[in-house]
Amino acid sequence: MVLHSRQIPKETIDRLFIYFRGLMCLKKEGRETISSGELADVCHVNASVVRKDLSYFGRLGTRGVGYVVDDLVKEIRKALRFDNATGVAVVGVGNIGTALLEHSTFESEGFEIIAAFDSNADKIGHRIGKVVVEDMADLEARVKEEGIELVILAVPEPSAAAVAARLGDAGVKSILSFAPCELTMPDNVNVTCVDLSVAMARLVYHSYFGAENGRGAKVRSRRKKVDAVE
Amino acid sequence: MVLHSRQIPKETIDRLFIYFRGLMCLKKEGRETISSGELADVCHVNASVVRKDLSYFGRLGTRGVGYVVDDLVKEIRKALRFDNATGVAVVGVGNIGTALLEHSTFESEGFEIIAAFDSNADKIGHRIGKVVVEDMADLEARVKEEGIELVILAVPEPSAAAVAARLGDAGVKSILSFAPCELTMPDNVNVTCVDLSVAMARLVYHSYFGAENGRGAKVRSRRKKVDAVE
DNA sequence: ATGTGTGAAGAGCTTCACAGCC
DNA sequence: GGCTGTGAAGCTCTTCACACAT
Repeated sequence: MVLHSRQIPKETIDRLFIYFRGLMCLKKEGRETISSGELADVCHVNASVVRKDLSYFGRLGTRGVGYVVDDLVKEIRKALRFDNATGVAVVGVGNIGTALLEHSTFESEGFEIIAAFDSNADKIGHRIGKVVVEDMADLEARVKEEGIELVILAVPEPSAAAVAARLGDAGVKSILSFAPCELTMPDNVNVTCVDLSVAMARLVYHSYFGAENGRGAKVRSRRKKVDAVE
Repeated sequence: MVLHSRQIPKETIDRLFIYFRGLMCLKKEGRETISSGELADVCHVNASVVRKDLSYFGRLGTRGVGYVVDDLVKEIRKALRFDNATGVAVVGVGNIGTALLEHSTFESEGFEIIAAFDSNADKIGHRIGKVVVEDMADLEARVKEEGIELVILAVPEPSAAAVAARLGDAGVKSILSFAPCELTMPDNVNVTCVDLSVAMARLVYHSYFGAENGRGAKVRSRRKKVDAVE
């Protein structure tokens, strides 16, 4: 693998979103500027981490003063590629799907659930949260129509692989899956699995040492490269 | 911070569990031995990573042959501190809690849900999955009685902090929280939040580069140290 | 022959420390 | 004085390559 699209640490990308969330909070409280130290406190990281992370995206602050909250929010949106709120579809309206539709806090965080699908006739047509559940049969058509690129997959495990394949064909670029199984997808689709077991295993391990240690890894991404030399 | 309890990378701990899951699968299929290369394939990592990870725990394999599946499983259980299946309680039996109780795949992965709590009288006393929902009022008493150390917190955000505090007082060591908020806990309690927004933000970012990049970080742990020099 | 175990090299991320600007 | 921006040092994890055991 060559062509490092940029030299920005993966960890920085993750934290960027944490900063984003913190800033949105502060903005609501009326804060207009903030120092790296304060933002660091809010996000539970080091001040130097904040400064280094932000520096990858240019000269964003003012020495002696700090960062203008609004400007920073704008820059982070740009960096994370969600200038416009990202439209998300929830596929599978079981317990998890319903929970997401009902108490989603995504709106305040740059994501908007714009559609939901299920194959159960009892659910189709009913409104949950802000959307009306649509027929899974229309999945491909609607995904293309709305230009949906990110999907939360919350169908029962047995159907997960098949549905994922359909999503891939329909042009979806990213899938956040709750199915506890490997989804083999073409290279142009990114899959991330919500993996509670890994998170729990780590908690158990660390509670033995009394110390909080983990950097916060709990999602499991599909890795392509397997012992390749290249 | 001094006193590194051991010199085992945090990432190794995470992968150890992935190996564990892969091995349980292979075991079911009747495999008795496996090479680092095969295990690496199953778990989507490099063969050298597997060998290095396992080497932290001693001379586990046989040169020229590979690893004995059963032995490896035993060793990993020991390393991860779950020789005995870890008992877990689900607190909050809403949509998410219900989903966990119903289709939990945890049993096959070393975790067992042994109790569930809710404050809703309509739910108390009803059986979901393998447990009967108990009254939240009995939380502390039951946690102590069963010696529960790991809890999945799935109550609505407004009550999350209060419930977390109660759990901490009751002696729970680790909390996996679905509440999208900071839980300020004493140092002896580990908290990890399931944070879908971070995972989605990363997916969006990476789908712009076409490449799958993330190592798989999706959970957000509380960090204690904040710009401390020490 | 085959596949593990491991020191050493390499890559990536974090921390430090301070120059530079307000 | 206060706070950012950033090279350099430090640290941690990964990759490499090969000795060694079976």
